[in-house]
Amino acid sequence: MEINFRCGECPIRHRAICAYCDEPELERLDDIKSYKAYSAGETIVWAGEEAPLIGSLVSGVATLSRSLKDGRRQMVGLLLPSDFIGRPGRKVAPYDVVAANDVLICQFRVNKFNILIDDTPALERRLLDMTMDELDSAREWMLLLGRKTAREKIASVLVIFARRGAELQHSELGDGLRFEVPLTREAMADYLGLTIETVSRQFSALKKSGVIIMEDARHIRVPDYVRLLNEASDDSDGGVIA
Amino acid sequence: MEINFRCGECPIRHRAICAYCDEPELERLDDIKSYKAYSAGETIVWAGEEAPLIGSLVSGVATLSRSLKDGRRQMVGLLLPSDFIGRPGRKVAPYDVVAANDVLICQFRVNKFNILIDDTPALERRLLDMTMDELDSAREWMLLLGRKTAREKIASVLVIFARRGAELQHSELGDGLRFEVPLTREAMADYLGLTIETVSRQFSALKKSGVIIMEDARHIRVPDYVRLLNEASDDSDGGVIA
DNA sequence: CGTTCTCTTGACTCATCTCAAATCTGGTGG
DNA sequence: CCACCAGATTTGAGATGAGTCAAGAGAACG
Repeated sequence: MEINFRCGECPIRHRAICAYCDEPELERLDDIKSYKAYSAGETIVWAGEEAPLIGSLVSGVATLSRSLKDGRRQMVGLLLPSDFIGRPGRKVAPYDVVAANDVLICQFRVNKFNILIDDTPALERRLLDMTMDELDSAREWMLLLGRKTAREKIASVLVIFARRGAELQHSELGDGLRFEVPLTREAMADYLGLTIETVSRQFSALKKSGVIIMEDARHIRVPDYVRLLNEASDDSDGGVIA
Repeated sequence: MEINFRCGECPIRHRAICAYCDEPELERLDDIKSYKAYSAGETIVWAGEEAPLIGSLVSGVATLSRSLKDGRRQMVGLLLPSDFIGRPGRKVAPYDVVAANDVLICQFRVNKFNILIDDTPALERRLLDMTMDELDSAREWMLLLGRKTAREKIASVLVIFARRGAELQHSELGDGLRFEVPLTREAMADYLGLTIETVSRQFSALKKSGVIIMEDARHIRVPDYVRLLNEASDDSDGGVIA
């Protein structure tokens, strides 16, 4: 199956690396891009790989992770549609990129992209903004990894999934919302720095407390959104925002 | 005490935000900068503060941290000389910046800097590179926070301090090296997602195992550097590097 | 309708935290 | 120079949250 559409019709056009580009710039991107589909579980980039892929996640969810020699594994990023993959000019990939779902990626030809970005300020500027946003999220995640309890960690990912769900359905965040859990228990464990068993137990505990209702292992309803937020202990005060 | 020197003589000239600037650009920076000293323990930027400082750390060590409402605290970054402080265009600081030592900062006038960076590609490009490096470190740290044991965590910071020490003295990393611990036990605990007591216990344990020799609480000698590296379980394989 | 994978649950262990007290250190004033 | 104090660090004893090991229940798939 040959997927292809012009940048102008791209669903992530205004949020991805190309967001600040004008028409002529888009055309140059069009020339060096191609769409590639990966199926759930597939590894898109292997840590250690040379001249790894550069591109944008168009749809689906992918994970960025890193392992210790003995196999302990930590997810270091969650890639959602419009997120950028790769670092221009980098020779070796430092992380595994794995498709959590079926995923569609807008890939750029590595060498061409590296050249293009050097004389396209709109690309460079967008990449800077996106990288800074990612740095903020990474730091937010450090707080979660270092200081939150297992229960708070689970509540925190659920908030993330709830936001993503509301966005996908163009619905409001609020009571009674329903969303999908796009990761396996194992992926969540890697994300949260927990074991699979602890993840499962905390889901059960939140269910028992009435914070969530589990339709099945992958579908959640939240009767009281504020309560979920509280369970996550997210400090609303020192509020991030640009 | 009025500190001041021209950018050309600056000790961090070739590693800071100004690294890619040419002479005329440096002069423009010179116009909007001033040096400010902060003493150990002083808070340089408060989370939530408006129009927070933008600048470069010239000397000393500072910490970047974030707290939960109930007071749990996690350090999300360690600032060493040449590191950049602040995000251009950001209205509210999301983190506390605290001087761990006596610190010297090259501060820029916020509004002027925000304008300058918009038409100085050398600045923007350098900021992009630095931000990407920080993102890599943040992710490395996520692995530590999520998956390393207390002992590995301590060994890992010690490696960082050892590197910094070797750099300061222009000496080689190797056996028998000696360095200073520039953070209190409390700051280390916040950095590593541990308690102060656990930090202290692990120092004692590493001492007992002969991995380190403690001259006093703040000065360490390492008879066998490779052994320390192993204790940190840093995977040398999927080696990072740009 | 077995096979396999994911998820849940139980029983037990252990690393790290909590609470508490002792020790060390540098600085201060006499 | 010394006694004393406040903060930093170490150490101990006990509590506990999360991990480990093991088994069973669902769900998806050929």
